[in-house]
Amino acid sequence: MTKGSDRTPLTRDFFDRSVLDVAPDLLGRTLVRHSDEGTIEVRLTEVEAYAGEADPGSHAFRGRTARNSVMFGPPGHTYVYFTYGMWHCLNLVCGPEGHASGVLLRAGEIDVGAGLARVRRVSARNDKELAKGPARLATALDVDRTLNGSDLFAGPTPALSVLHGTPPPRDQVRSGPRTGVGGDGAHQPWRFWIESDPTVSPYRAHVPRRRRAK
DNA sequence: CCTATGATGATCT
DNA sequence: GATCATCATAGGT
Repeated sequence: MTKGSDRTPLTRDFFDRSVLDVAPDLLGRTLVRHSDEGTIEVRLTEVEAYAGEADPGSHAFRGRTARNSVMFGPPGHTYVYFTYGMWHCLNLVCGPEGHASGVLLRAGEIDVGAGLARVRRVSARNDKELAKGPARLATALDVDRTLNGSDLFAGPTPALSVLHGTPPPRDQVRSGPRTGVGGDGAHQPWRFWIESDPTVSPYRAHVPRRRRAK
């Protein structure tokens, strides 16, 4: 093992904890996406925790449905959902099993495979924008619902896996309200990001959309 | 920098 | 029928 370049993957136990512990601990970690097109590695800089059926901001709040069922399953799997008619978002399910919690991966820095990410993210004006936002991150990694429920620890080369990385010092980890979450879950400070990192997405408060006049 | 708005369809009530 | 864990674009400051 080469000193200073530890690529030892996290274990499933890493995810078998409270989502509020796992979420900030994912910052600075490297997510790896293997596909036929190539490999992308993204260093996570911004995440949000969704804390089970008691969390009004969570898709699990109203119980198990076809869409959210993997959140109720074992930790260390993906939860991918489709939203706004166009976009995908990628979450990692945390434990303990049955608690239906997950971490939304909101932003990161592409460290490997930027050329491939640029092809998938044509509208990005610079490399800091390649994965600056949850749907942008999913697009850069070519993540869609076919990857929903993927096991991060399946076999030697899973489609998605998490390597050990270098978590930032605790005083560089910031937290605040979750982006785009309204209602009773709006004020929980369960968004975590690395201070001053240029790949973190801008905060946006939840705004109820007014229907178009008929 | 900022705010406003259309795109687009699955999901849930 | 309303909502939605969003983004790209247009235009103002």
